[in-house]
Amino acid sequence: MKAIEIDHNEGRARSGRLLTGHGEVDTPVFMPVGTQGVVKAMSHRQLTELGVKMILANAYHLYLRPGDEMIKRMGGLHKFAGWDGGLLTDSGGYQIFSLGVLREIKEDGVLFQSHIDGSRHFLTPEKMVRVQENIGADVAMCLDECAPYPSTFEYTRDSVELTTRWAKRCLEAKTDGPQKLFGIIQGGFYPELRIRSAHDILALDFDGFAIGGLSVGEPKSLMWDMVDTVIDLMPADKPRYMMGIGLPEDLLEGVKRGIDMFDCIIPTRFARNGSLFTWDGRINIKNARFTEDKGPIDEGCSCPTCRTYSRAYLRHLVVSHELTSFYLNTVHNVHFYMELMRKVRDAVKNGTFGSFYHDFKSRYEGGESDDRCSVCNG
RNA sequence: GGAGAGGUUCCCGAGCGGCCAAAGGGGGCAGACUGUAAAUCUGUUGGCGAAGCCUUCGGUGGUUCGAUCCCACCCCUCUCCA
Repeated sequence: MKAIEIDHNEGRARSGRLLTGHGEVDTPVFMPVGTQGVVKAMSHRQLTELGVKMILANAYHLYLRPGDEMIKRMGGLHKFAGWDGGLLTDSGGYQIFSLGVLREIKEDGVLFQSHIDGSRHFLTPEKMVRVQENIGADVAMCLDECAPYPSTFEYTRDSVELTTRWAKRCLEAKTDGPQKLFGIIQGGFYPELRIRSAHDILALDFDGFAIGGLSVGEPKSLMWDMVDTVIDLMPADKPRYMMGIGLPEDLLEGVKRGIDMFDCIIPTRFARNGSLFTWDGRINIKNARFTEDKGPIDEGCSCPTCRTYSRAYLRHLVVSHELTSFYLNTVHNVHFYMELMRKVRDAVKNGTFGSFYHDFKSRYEGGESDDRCSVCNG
């Protein structure tokens, strides 16, 4: 069964529908990250009301706690968590990167030391496919190695080859079922290796393909060079997923290049850390200049937070370490991302993505976001 | 009235002759965050400046080459006893 239907194209940009076991998801889509089976500070109901159709969870984290077998006995993560929407799980490949000191990469898999209790676990491609099947994700990801930046050519080459061998094993380990499995193109920041990885991974019969190993500390221009290097090699009739990206401007850049799916911790973590998105740029609600700002985070925003609360009050909640600030700020940032993607999809459908892209960027990057302050305080 | 303890940079609190513009918290200010070990992390927090200089550890005197640190007196807190 196909994983995506593409309805419109504008240049490389495209819009359509991702077909999951839990409904169709309009693309390009942004998936908020819910590592532990929950988008931090959110309820599923709130997510749904904000228009979130698909979230990402993490197989490595859920395997450690509460355990994938336990989740399976509870009827799968959808039932266990009460989430009815799309669910994609990352395999733990990113944790190979982010939990570097606690692991050892071998041919067969990765030896991990739990960050929770120090216990040792050997994670293989086959095992992580099984874990994701137990979790019941609509889309599972292959176990891959996300190499750090910078890495030598030799290291990256070996890493790419390992990722390819693992990808084959993942495919073989997959059982029949509705779950879709995506392969991941790696290759660090060597175009030659990106092309080789694309060639090898795209030759395998995955339901969709991801570009991984990006935004690991490299200059932004290098990241887009890598996307440009492989994007035209990717089949048009399968989903293209840019893993772990990104900032609002990154989403536009990705869509422009033909990406269908994104995920990132940015809207949620930034919200918890006081960074809030507006159409005129990002603000840090902790800044002193918002102390008596009676306006909403963003004048044009229709989210529940902006409809009710002032910047001054939201700042007070953050400064006072009130838990509700996590919720209110996350609602706003997730809403911003959902609105952004909705506008992006509409623009692609209408053939106006090009102008939307420029209008957004000039306002978002050029606008002085606290113009409003003088009005509020004046 | 008697006996103790103490007054340190925005706050709490170390320091007890030079390495002290003064540890460590807190608070303040700013920044970071890209398949979440993140309710996290980093920088900064007397003044002017490049080195450096100036003002600062309750007050006033003193000892000393040199005092936040030692001595004398004074002011103010707190505890206990009358």
